[in-house]
Amino acid sequence: MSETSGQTRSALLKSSITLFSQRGYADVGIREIADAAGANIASIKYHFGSKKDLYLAAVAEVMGRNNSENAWKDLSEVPDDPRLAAQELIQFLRHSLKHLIPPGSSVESCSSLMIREALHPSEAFDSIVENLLIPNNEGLINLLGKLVPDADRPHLNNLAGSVMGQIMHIRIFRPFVERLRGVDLSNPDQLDQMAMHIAQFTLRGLGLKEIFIFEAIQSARETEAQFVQENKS
Amino acid sequence: MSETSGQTRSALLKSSITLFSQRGYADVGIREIADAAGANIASIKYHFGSKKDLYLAAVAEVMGRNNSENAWKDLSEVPDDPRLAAQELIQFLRHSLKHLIPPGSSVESCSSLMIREALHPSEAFDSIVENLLIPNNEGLINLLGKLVPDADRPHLNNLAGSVMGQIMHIRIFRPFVERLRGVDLSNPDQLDQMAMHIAQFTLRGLGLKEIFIFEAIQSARETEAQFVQENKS
DNA sequence: CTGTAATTCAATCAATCGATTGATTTATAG
DNA sequence: CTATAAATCAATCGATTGATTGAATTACAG
Repeated sequence: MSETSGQTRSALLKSSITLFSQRGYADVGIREIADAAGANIASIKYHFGSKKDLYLAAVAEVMGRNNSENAWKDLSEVPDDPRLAAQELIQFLRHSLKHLIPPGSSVESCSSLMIREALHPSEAFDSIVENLLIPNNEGLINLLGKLVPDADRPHLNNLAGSVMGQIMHIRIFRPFVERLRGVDLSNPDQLDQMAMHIAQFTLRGLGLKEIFIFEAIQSARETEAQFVQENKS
Repeated sequence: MSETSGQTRSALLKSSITLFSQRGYADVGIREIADAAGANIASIKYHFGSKKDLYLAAVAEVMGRNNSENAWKDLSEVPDDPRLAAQELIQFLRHSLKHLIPPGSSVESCSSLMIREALHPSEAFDSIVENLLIPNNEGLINLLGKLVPDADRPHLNNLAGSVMGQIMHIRIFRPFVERLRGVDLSNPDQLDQMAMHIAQFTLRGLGLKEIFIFEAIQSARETEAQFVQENKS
């Protein structure tokens, strides 16, 4: 039976996710991974077969189900009402940035591994597209379609790109953004402020009425206020 | 005298820029670089000292002056007239995407090296910030200030982030975007179409009047038509 | 031409890489 | 307990890494 605790296996996955995402495949040795996991070098071959197979398993782990509740908000079901859809968009933006707070978070690992695959695609490329990008892109298009009902598919794709670009820019270039603007992205308030800017910019970019945008943001701020208040109690 | 042709040195720089940007520092060996340059391994030590020093020299080369006329449009001087400033913004967007056409282009190298430094900063981080990011960010803020005169500095920084995010998203995630949307980013027409989408989205995001945006894009299309016509002759 | 500095070359260095072995320890079933 | 399988371990494999040597070659001034 292979029904043991699997401590070593999961520890190797965890340490490899952290190291691979931070420094890339080639820069991380299997001894370093094993040490960080408190395991023996040979355990990598035993549990995964090879360094490459460990990397593929790590990517699959990060891009898997865990992620839809972590790095990206699920947008498969979105209300038809534009007002509610706008709230959903704002929450999506907040959600996408909020998980940046702890350094070395799951979001950071996910984003970093994605970028590294975009820079130099490996065998993991397809699995990222299938399991993460397509579902999220479809969800975002579904959401944007509620806000811009007369937009066709190519235009919705462009709009989704503009939204994702603003998010990923902050996720990826965090060190540059912090240096360039003198902001602290580990500060929840500054992070939320940035999310609300993207919300306003995006709702305007979609071509929505100013009154609609004003009310949406106003409503979102109240929701955040409630959320903060609830967490304080 | 050190006033020789310097063929080997520049060949090493060129090959290392390509290889480092495509596959990262750790994944590229000095033998591979020397072979691609048609040089001996020891020539790296002779001309640069070490592999790391070669990398630093390569980054400095890419981020240098060459770049302001290549990867990024110079925005240090922008007309005050909003109409002209809008044209400048559209040309900036076009310029930022147009150089993506040839695979392995200078823009691709510049973007890739930037991202790798954002993912895992090295000694080259500061030089990128000083020589490339700060000047470009200042230029973009200068330009956006003409279009949104009442915006304060932090807001302009946020707006610049939204613009840069949309550009970098396409630059970085090119393989993902092509797969996800079924587009071909080596096609100049599709690339310009994408630039014009970002232009419209951005001008709307800035909160400008629809008539102003319509005229700006209309005018830009005519400019592009003239440009194409001139190149055909 | 000769002499000197600049440059390139093949060969080799110790260190580290991923992978693998066989022995050992641990867990589980009968 | 014993027996069998699962898991971990220290030790080592050949290959490759970046770095370095000293000889050979080239370029150029006098």
